[in-house]
Amino acid sequence: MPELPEVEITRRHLDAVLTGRRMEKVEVLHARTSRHNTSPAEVGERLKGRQVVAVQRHGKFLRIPLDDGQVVVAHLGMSGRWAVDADPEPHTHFLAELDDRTSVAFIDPRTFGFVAVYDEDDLGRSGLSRLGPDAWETELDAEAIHGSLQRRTAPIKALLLDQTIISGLGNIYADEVLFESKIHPMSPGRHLTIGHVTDMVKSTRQVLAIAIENGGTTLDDLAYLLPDGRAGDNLNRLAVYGREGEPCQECGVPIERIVVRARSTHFCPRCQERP
DNA sequence: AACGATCCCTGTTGGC
DNA sequence: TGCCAACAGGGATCGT
Repeated sequence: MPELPEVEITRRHLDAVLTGRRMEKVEVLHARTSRHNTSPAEVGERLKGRQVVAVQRHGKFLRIPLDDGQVVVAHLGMSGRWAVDADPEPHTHFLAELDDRTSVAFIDPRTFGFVAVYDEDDLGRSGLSRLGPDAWETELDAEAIHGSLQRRTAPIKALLLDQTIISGLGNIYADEVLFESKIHPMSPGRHLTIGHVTDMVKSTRQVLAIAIENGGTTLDDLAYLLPDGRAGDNLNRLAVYGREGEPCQECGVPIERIVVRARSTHFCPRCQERP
């Protein structure tokens, strides 16, 4: 499922295709896709004729400022992907034709994703305003994160998925980060030392860098694809996610799977210290 | 304030 | 073999 690396790769492709281009025609084809603040027809109206200034990313959100001050905010949800000049296919919920005859489509079978448009001074109503520091663009401040975990009793796995603390990690990379930093997913946030958090910050950097280098993670059952249609190649680089019962690459003990906050969680019971 | 549960949705999987 | 319930999960929302 798309997390920060997949969204960053998508951003780079969209930036190359969209920035500087004018949208000649925009269609929103599914009611939920624009559900945040506007009807499908209104999104089409508001975007028609607008020029794209940039394609930015914060956490798993895409932020696309336009020449008239409006901002497109988009999220891939769990099954969303963008495709450039693709043949028509099912679940295409957003379609833009550009002034250079390129077409850009948003395809999202499970409709957890969206493409919304906000006025500049209204962005506070978008999910963007609630996000903590980006796990990739900013150099994460271990002391600050340690501080924000001081009063938290929830398991660190759940806290890593909380986008207001750090933004960009999802279920796959949160497990990978905790494995790399040898922290048990059930550890209460306030039990982590500054040393733990420093390791976690380093591991985050490393896990995300490898994932981006490898074009992101494409799971068998969820066809995340790059905007050029290729599959990501990071699946075999994952140390724990989806590897229940397989030997840990560090110590050989079988990887375990538990459920934390209704999310499957994979870890090595020997390498990752119990809380 | 923080935590955990629930809901949204559909392609795929697994059990009978 | 075929059917159908269970499962997957990011983020918003709600009750405690």
